[in-house]
Amino acid sequence: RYLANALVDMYGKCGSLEDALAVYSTIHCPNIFSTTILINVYINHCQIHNARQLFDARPLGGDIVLWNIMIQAYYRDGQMRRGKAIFDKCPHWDVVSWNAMITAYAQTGHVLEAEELFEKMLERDVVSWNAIMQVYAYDGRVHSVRRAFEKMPQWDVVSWTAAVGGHASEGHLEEAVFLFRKMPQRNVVSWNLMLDAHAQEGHVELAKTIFDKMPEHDVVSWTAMLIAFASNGYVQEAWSIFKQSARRD
RNA sequence: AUCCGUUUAUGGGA
Repeated sequence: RYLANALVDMYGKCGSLEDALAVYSTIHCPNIFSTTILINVYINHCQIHNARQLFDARPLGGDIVLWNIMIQAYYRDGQMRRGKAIFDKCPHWDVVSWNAMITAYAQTGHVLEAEELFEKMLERDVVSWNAIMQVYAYDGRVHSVRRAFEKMPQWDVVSWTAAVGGHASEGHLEEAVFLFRKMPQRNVVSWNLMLDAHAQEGHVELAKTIFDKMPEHDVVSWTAMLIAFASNGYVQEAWSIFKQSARRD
């Protein structure tokens, strides 16, 4: 069953709802993990209705993860009111429930509500802080981003990247670079961000320098570099990036 | 010792 669960998950993530369902149906006594995974698969295939049916049929006292998933499902589908209703009906909340709700508000532009929730939280984890930084960034409030970043008790690479991004997107490139240099570790996302931040400011050559320096490239790096060249009239260079990226596969 | 599921960061497009 352990293995079957993983299979359902895998098929779901590879985009094959049918295969996921086929495997699920062979599980004789699906446990809470099986159900959770399948609900998630439905949601990722935009089948909220089916997800909801499974949710409603959940075993008694079905755990908080199921609730959290439904919150997320509704807001992603633009049904904030239903999402909030689920949140309000939760038997109890864990930090993920709060974080999910904050993010839901943030991504639908309900900045005030997001902040309120954040203030109400008793136990915040690094994700809560990262999420609220994102809220401020979305709202264009660099100083709030900065304050939150300095106030939070712990940082991970997402926190750092969000802080860099919060500065960069408001045109504070120097500060963004400063933070980027101070990062204890960087991943491809942080590099991509730096690359694009320079490109956005029209510093295409610098962007290329960053591109060359980064330890690995993904499809975002290639696309960002390509667009940077192309939209600034560097036709040759754009073409060259394109060819290189094609060859890479 | 962590170790099956849910929340947060980067580009383009639709």
